[in-house]
This record gives sequence, structure tokens and C-alpha cells, in this order.
Amino acid sequence: MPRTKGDHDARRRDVSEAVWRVLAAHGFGGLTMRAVATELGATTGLLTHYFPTKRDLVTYALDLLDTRSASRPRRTAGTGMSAVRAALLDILPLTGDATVSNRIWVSSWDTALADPELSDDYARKYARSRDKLRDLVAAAQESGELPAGDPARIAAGAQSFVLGLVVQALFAPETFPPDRQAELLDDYLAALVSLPSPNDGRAVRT
Amino acid sequence: MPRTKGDHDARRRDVSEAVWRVLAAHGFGGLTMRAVATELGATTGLLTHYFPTKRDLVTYALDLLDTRSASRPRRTAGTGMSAVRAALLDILPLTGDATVSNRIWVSSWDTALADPELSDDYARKYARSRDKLRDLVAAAQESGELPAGDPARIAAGAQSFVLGLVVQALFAPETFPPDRQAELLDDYLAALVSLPSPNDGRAVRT
DNA sequence: ATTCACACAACAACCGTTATGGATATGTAC
DNA sequence: GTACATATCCATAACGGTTGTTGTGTGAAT
Repeated sequence: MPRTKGDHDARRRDVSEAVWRVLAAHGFGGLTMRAVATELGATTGLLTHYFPTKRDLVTYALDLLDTRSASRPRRTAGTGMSAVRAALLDILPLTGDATVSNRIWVSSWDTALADPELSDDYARKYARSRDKLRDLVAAAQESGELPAGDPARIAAGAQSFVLGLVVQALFAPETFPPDRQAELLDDYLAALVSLPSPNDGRAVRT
Repeated sequence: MPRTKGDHDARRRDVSEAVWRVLAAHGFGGLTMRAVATELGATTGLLTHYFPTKRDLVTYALDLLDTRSASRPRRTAGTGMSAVRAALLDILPLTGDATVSNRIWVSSWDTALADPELSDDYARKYARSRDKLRDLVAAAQESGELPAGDPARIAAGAQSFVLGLVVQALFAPETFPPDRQAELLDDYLAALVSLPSPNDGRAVRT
């Protein structure tokens, strides 16, 4: 029984949620046409209507993951160092939603690494994320909260740290509860702050 | 044509290498009975003889990944801080072999995260790795190269950093060539060293 | 004679994809 | 407004291909 025009947008939202539920339940490796269809209470005929091919489904799922992650409620970022901290905290699996999102995210790496095109897409995505972080770092440096040094380099390091912490927290949630993750992040940030400026010798010369 | 008894161990080694080649070529998602069999120039009959079920193959592949990673030629570890640095460098995808190994490793996370049992296995594996790192950190602290502080906490942070760097380097090899990875790691270690001791106030009181 | 190490063949289940057809909405002619 | 052509939305069913698994048979080793 087809829907009316007014219901069409609602149906699109239903499809999104079905895709999300499948991803959350079985990861990216378990993302199949039929799984989404049955999760939707429909058949593959509907799915092929929205996604002519499997790759379309995968790309859509990747976009969905990106969108869902981006539209997650963010901390109200302050300025300088606290903005950096907030941005990094927002990545970590501190809530149930963030955990689900991160789990899907990590599980997508298998698919992404196997496909050069998707791999490039991911590389660009991470590069953009690093750029945003770099700007925050540069701002924290200008406010004097962070010692001098290539902001891009510091951002790359911070992103690595958070990324790795995500993975460890996903595999061992009891070992890395939210407060421990925040603790470790604060350790990292404290180390960054305490670092003597390498490029900028003013503090030494004065 | 069956083999003789003397060839049996050789055959087991052949199986290992076939599994490894399949993993290297198609990742963990492409690990199938038939793929390994054809890679071996044999049929599935042989495979089921060595691995009665798929799960056995997967578990074996996970173990193989662990073994191959562990038996990779390691840097001759010095003492104290240089030992910590060597251990962390050994994880990074700095060589072709290490890149292949790490790629397989990351691709296995999809499978592992979808299966609670495998997930636990990984958690234990990482915990053991953190423990070894913790001992190295503690040694570096005793030699005075690293400020005081919970060595387990420092090890967890360092492991996170390296893990995340691995992921980023795999997706953007041109952005993270070997020397840049080493650079970033050294930045991290420098920050660790420069950190004033939190628990131990001696330096301040003197 | 029994066990082992395989080849070979087949199975049911699942995958992505395609074709067919029917129900509903939309547009157009009168 | 009514009548008809067209397009959209979706169920149903089937296709060939691949998967994990099982069973049978056969030659060599013990």
C-alpha cells in the first residue's frame, strides 16, 4: 500500500532510522538491503527504490553517520583552551548516543579501508576535522593558554589521542568510563600546556 | 593428493600464510573459507579439516594477527625513556609490513565489535599491552626521565595516542609519512617529560 | 584395518539485483 | 468537474552468485 505525498518525507525519515538501527545492531558489516528492509517492516522493493544499488546504501549510511555525529548536541564551547577541550570531549563516547555513533564509526573503517574511494573520502573528512581543531589551537595559543608551536601539528597530535581513546573506550567500557576518559584527556591537555615553546624563544631570551 | 607426515607442519604454515595473504588483500571482511582455500590452491574440504567452523577461522586469524604483530622485528629497546619510545614506534605503520599488519588490525575491529566474545578478547589483549607499556613507563620514572604520576594512567594515554595515530596514518599515508609519525610521537613524549609531577611535590617543596 | 588428509559435490541460506504488476497520486484534455 | 495517460511508490517473486556447512569417497600412513 503506497503512501500519500504528505507521508513521503516521514517515510524518508523512517528509512534513515532503519538504517541507523541496523548499523547500531550489526555494524557496517551487517548492513544489508534486506536487514534494512525488514527493520523497516518492508521488502527489498522499497529499498531499491531509495537506493538503486548497494553502494548507494553504503554512501548514504556514511553520510548519515557524518550527519548524525555532527548534529549531536555539542557542548557550548568557550574560548581558547576550554574550546579545545570541549571539541575533544564532544568526540569521546561519553554518552549512550555517542557510544553508538562511535561504534558505527569504527566499524565503518573496514569498509572504508577496502575501498580506495571511500578511503580518500575519510582522509578528507579527518583533514577537515583537524583543520577545525587547528584553528581552535591557534586561538588558544594567541590567548597565551597554549605555548607556541605549529598549531596543525598540535591538532594532529590531539586528534590522534582522542581517536585512540575512542577505540580503547569502545572495547573496554568498564576500564574507560566517562570520567576516566575525561581524566586522560585532561592529562593530555595538561602536558600540552606545560610544554616549553620550541619555535618561539622569547621566554628564554627575556 | 594427501601429504606425508613430514609435510604436515609445512602445510600448517602454508595455511597460515594463505590466511595472511587473504587478510592483507581483502581485509577481515573478505576473510572467507573459499578465499583462503583458493589462495592455498586447495578446496574447502581442506579448510574445514583445519577449521571446522567459520568462527574457528576468525579466531585463528585474530591470533595470527596478534602473533605476527608480536613477532615483527622489534627495535632493540634501550632503557628508560628510549625503551618507551621504541615500544611505541614499533606499533606505528612505519614500514610496509607494519602498514599491512595495522591495516588488517583496524579492519578486524568491525568483526570484533559485532561479537561480544571477540570484543572481550580484544579488551584483554589491549589491557596486556597497556600493562607492558606501564612497566616501561614506571622504569622511566624510576630513572628520573619521566615525572611522577600513575604509570598505568600514562601508559593508557600513550597507547591511545599511538592507536589514533595508526588510524590516521592508515587513511592518509601521504599526510603521515614515517618521519612525521615519529615527529608527532616525539612531540607527545616531550610533552609527557615536561609535565610537572602532580602526585609528587618534592620538586616544588625543595 | 583403521585413521588421517584431503578432493569433490551438494545443500540451504543469504546476498545484491532485476522484472512484473498493482495501487495511488499527478498532470492534462475536454 | 470528469476522463484518461503518466509517473510515483511499493509488494512480490525470482534470478544468479556467494556464503558456511555437510556428506561421501579415496588414497596414503599407521
